[in-house]
Amino acid sequence: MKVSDNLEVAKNANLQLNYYQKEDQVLLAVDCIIFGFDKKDLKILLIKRNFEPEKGKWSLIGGFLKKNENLDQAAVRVLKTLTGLSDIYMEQLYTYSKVDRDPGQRTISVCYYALIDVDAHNFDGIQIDSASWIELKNAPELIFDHDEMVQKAIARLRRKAMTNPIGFELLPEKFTMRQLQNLYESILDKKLDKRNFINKINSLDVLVKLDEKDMTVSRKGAYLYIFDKEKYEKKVEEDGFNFKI
Amino acid sequence: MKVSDNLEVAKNANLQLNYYQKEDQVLLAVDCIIFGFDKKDLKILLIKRNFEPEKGKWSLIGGFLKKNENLDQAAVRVLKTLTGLSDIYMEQLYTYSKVDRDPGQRTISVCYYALIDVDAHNFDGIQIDSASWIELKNAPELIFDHDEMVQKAIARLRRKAMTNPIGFELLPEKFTMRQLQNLYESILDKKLDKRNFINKINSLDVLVKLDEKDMTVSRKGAYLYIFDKEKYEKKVEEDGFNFKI
DNA sequence: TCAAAAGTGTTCTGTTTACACCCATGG
DNA sequence: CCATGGGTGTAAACAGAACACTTTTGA
Repeated sequence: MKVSDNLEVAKNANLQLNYYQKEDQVLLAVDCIIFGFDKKDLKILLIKRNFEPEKGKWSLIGGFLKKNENLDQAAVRVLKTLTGLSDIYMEQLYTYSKVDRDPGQRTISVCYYALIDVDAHNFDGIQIDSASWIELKNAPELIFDHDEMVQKAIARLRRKAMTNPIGFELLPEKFTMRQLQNLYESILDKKLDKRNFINKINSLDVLVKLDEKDMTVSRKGAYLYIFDKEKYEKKVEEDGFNFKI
Repeated sequence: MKVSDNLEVAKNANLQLNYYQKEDQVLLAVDCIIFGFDKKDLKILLIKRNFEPEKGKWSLIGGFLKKNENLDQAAVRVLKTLTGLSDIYMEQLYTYSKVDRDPGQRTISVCYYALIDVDAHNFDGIQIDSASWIELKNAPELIFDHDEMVQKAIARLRRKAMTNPIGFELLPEKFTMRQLQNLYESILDKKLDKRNFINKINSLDVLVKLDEKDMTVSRKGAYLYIFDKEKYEKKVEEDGFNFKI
């Protein structure tokens, strides 16, 4: 690697602070895939456009990054503004940048996904009409590259839920083993063996079985469990424990 | 979810194409973590700033997104411009957006990582001085949030190399089992058992053993192998094969 | 009394780990 | 002839998959 003085000058210029002024600026959007789990089905929150163009088409919720906030904050703000929800699990997914992805203007979209316990949150205060929870299996075609985003989010959720206890974000605080299994069956889109699943979960040793039953589904009733986050974190910290379903 | 007419109006405005004009625009940088494997060591390509501010500090290579290209193209262009390399495995990693991450100007950075076979590429034509391959273990502190980027890239490389045949991107076309094992030991930063490793690799059945030996390391010589990409892709396609080390 | 969901263990199979010696060759 | 790295197999432990019956209780 040889020193080349003229290239050196160019490179220096490229890294001078005021050089940035000459560069193109772009709009940065934030789009959110909001997953919810409702008893048996994995759903996503979509809005229906009732104006042109793309009138009648479905879309993810989104907004634009502001100068004084970072992307995580923008994603939280978008979610809060449009649904009233806060304190929700969110994770950055991927950044989409096809030149013509948005016909209106060159827009780059940083995509996030969120996990919500549908039951635990009061959607009376929802800030947006024409928003609906749609079963993932029945999801309509979405505008722009939003379908691609959803596909990637599903893949990420699948992988992540198998190796991290993020699934509990989609469940009520207290849940039955059957609900947990239903959740994983929805996420993975396949049936699991009841006994193997329960044995597996119990072997992880991060749930607390309560002296309380959910009587709403069966006559016998099913014991409720809670996820013991402290215990989980302690195990990770102390023993390098790996959550793995 | 109730219809609320005034909110409806606000939302419509938010989605009108010309509304975008009112939104803040930002600079989008692309930074690249370039991994190379050199016989036994995993390295990254860094440049040393020899001007203020942060003079003498090390940095990733980077550039800015232009209006007429997408991020993948920008990453390829940055790599090509600064190193002369093309046709390199690259993957988008994460987007960094702390408000003050770059003291010069509000800049969002979309981070990519690249995998290079150091030997196979001629670095005489490298377009940048003060660039060096640095062993990962000895890597210096980097500017801005570049250390965080590198940490995330390593984690991604580890995970991905265990479940996808991307490791071969870091090796010459023909390689010995020992080289492959050295590579994985570098990536995972731990020793592996020789027999178990070879048995595992052979059970995957995606390598072709050549009638050719590498005589440069031992007196006996070691057989060379190549990765059979077509066979791998066929197995994935037809049998849902999972590469898993 | 029966329908519907809850709860519970064992066997089998495949995968992962641990482990040690001979081979080929150039110097 | 010996130092150096190359090449090979088996047994034990563990994890994952397959599989069916009994319990509870409200209607």
